[in-house]
Amino acid sequence: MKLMFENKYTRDNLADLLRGHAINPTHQRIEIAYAIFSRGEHLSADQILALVNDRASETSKATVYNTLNLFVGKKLLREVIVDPSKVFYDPNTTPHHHFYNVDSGALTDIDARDIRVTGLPALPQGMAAEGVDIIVRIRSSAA
Amino acid sequence: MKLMFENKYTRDNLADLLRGHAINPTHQRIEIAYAIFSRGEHLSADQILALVNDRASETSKATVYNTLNLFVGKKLLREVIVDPSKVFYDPNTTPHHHFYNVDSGALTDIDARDIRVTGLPALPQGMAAEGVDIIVRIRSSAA
DNA sequence: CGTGGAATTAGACAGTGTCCAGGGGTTGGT
DNA sequence: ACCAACCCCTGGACACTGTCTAATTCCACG
Repeated sequence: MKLMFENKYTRDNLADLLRGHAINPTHQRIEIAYAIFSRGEHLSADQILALVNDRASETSKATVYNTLNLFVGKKLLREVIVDPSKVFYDPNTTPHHHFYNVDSGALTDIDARDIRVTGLPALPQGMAAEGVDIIVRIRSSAA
Repeated sequence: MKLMFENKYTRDNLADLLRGHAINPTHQRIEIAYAIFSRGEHLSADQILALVNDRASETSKATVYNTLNLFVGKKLLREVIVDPSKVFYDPNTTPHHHFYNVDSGALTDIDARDIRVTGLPALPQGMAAEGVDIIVRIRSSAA
């Protein structure tokens, strides 16, 4: 089911997207947004750094980290914490969960629409839930 | 509801516990096991390192990391991955989930007995589930 | 055009975890 | 008693992720 308009993530569209989230759209930020949104995959900071600097642009490590944290704060991206050594950034901000392939590190979405969790205890006094993450760790069943 | 026998985790008992999991009980391993089992809390590697070296014993960082990984492999401990910067080790290996206080970093158990998750899709071909982790991220509701 | 605040940069830095080469200690064989 | 093989432990170097800082560059606005 291909998109009718191939170039959903043009630089212009991305600039609008950033503005819509109260983010000043600079060159670097647009490049970073392009890197992750055009793929729609879960990427780590260093993967994004590599992608952005692949052609030439030359964006510094600090900017990539700053920008990703900015995007997370502005709800443009979500952090996914499944790997002890690095954070993944998820361009899908709709409610969903993840399969995590322990062997390959591959991360796959699980739509949250049909999921129901029952039996959760009440939250501790004075606490509010920020979110519920469900991670199904999987591995090749070929023992 | 205090334990009737105060000293559940004597060095002797711990040595037996380790042997029961096919682990050669050395001094260092027993000290490390004592540190985490006697507290029953979720601790990070550096907290355990500090605890073990508090009195004197002098256990090296490498040994603490090696031992914790060994214990995880032997199902004596479980890794809990909720904080992007460090792994927590959980002496409770029964099925359960976690509240994670985003502000304080505090980790609290949720018994899995009453929890039901429905609507999970089938696993990808040839994959077996290793486990399902549910993390409820909470924060003080005082905005 | 200038000017000021925001954004970016290179590199130093901090923390977590792994690796490696060397040294002990224990066990079993002779 | 000796030796050898083996496992374990150690300190330190190392790799990696992520943050910080001070200096520079960019850009929008007057």
